[in-house]
Amino acid sequence: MAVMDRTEAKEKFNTFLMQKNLRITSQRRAIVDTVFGTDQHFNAEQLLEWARERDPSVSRATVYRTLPLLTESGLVHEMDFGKDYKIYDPNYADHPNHNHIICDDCDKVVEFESEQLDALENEISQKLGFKVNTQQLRINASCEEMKKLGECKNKDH
Amino acid sequence: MAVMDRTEAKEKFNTFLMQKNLRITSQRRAIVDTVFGTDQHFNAEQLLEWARERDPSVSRATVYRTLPLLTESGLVHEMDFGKDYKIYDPNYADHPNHNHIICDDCDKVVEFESEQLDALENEISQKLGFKVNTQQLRINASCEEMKKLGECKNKDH
DNA sequence: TTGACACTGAGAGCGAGTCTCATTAAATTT
DNA sequence: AAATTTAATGAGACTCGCTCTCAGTGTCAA
Repeated sequence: MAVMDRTEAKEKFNTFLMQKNLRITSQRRAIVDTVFGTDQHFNAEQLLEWARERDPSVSRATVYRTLPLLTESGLVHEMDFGKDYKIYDPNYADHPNHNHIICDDCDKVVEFESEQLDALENEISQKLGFKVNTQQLRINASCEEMKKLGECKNKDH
Repeated sequence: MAVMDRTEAKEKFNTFLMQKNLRITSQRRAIVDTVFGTDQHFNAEQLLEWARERDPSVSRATVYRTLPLLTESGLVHEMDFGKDYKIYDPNYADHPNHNHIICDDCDKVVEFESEQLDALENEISQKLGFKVNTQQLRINASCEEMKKLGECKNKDH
């Protein structure tokens, strides 16, 4: 899976900040380094914790202020699945249209993409008189059964 | 669109309560009458307001306590789209698998069903080693463009 | 009718996220 | 390098949806 170079992502973000006349502060650097130093999904509180390991002066407010900038820049994707499920995805620039399966057994989040699915969504929306802006498919599923059968294909489970 | 008889839904809910050794109180009656007296989606706060029109003694706590019973009974569906978008659907018993298009222009929520979509989701999940429990597709779309072209097929827009 | 106990409302509490404000520090100008 | 401008900061008050607590109430089975 080709992943955008982390340095490249950071540079893009710095460019984004400059274009908007915003400043590159040490706290923002700590946050951005954290975000592009992981492949994993995270939520705001986790990001705060991780960023504080790099720079203990990072405050909750700054994390919450920086997150919208990261999503606005298009480098990070926010997924708001409701209670306990607002998570951020640092791999967005590479995979803008992915969907999520959340495992009810082990809470893991697995991503997938499907052109077929995208096409179908577009087709249905058009028929109903809409033009798709964004879409968000969440599947709650269980891998337990597959595990029992020794058929679970997700190594991480 | 065939809709389950409201009286039938209420009876089913009463049966559900009895099976769980729960009581049919006047406040619950007001809430349930409200829920099955509308076709529309609603959120907790709206339900509180509407139910109080029938019985002003209904409290916020009771609404929040009754809502999980309604969803647990399978008669109402909860959709948690995150901030400002936790809504309940009283038509669930009739259409368990429907998806939602939220219009970015006019905030309307339009439902649709698609066997093709369900099949595709099942197929993909299975390939990834999961068995689908529930799914939730939300499409944010815009009808503005269609409206401009006089092509919007949604009378309500 | 009574007794057991589920249910109630009021309001305190909780947690995620936002806002305020006095202070600090980038970036630009000199 | 100092001065200037103004964005950004942390601390903590605040908001909002929702949950919990608790003493009193109402349902329903016996």
